Amino acid sequence: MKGGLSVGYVSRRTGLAVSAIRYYEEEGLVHPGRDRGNRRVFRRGDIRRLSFVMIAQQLGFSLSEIRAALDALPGGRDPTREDWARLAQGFRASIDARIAGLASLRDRLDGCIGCGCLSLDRCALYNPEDTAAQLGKGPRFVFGAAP
Amino acid sequence: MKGGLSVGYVSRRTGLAVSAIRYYEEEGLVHPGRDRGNRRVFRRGDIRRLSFVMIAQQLGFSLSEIRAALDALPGGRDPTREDWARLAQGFRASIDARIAGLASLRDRLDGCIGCGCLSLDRCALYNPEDTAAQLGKGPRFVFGAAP
DNA sequence: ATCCGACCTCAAGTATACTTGAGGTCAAGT
DNA sequence: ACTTGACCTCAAGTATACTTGAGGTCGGAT
Repeated sequence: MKGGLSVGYVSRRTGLAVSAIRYYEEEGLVHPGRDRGNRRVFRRGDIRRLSFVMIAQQLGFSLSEIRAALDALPGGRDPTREDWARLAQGFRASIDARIAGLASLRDRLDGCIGCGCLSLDRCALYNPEDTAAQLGKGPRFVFGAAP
Repeated sequence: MKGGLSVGYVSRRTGLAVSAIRYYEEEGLVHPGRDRGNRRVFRRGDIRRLSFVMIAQQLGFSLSEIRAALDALPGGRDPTREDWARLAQGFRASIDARIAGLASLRDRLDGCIGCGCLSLDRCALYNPEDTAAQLGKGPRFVFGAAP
């Protein structure tokens, strides 16, 4: 392929299955062009884009969260370092929030060693609703204020 | 209920839907008893157990990973603080690995601001060898040996 | 005694993130 | 010209993590 990269090549470079790459296109995570024979044509930057998808996903982000982050990158051309910098800035809050949540869980678990988990009404792990019930649905207190 | 907690009570305390709690039992994450009328009977410690499930899940751990962590807790009685301490110790490596992965992604993205992302063979996002080692999963030769 | 609400099971449905398979096209090498 | 391999679409299947619905049981209060 002269002007761009084939789906097979991108698959080999990223380790992603061809079917996965096609699925990511359907989900709006990559936007390859097409050649005269209707075959997908990727840019070099798409490999980095897909690498980012893989890493972020491995770290627990959903495809829609990742798509939201990738919206900082331009669609019509390979991203510059400024484009990636913008993505980094936008995504950084999500990453930091997740790190904080994990650190909080770790500390809570560590705290359980000494906190006397037998006192049920005090234990942070036991009492999520007091701190967090108002923050919305799902397990919430990890992301909110620390008790 | 005299000897224990009903599924409805546990649902209200945790914020989990009754159907979700039943599903978690099916998946081996909780092990309630039954009363004479075949109704589920939970222990007080099960609320903490389910809170842990909710938090860990929100942070990107799968139910099977969480089940593996929960295996450190005893099945036949309410866990003591030593039991939770054992879980904490076993799970801490997973948490730390995930934190490290997130921090690494964040730093890579930050690095992109100055790294000159246009040089593909230098970009950290394009070449995330060492991130992958920690994450361990997946086919991913981007993550493993250099492309 | 009867009624209601909370519980039960089991089957099927939903969303996410893909893979697999059938059936067909296209371009490059022999 | 012909064959091969890489590509295409579209439908259906899989695993995870649940929810929803139908139909039924049980126990405490009236």
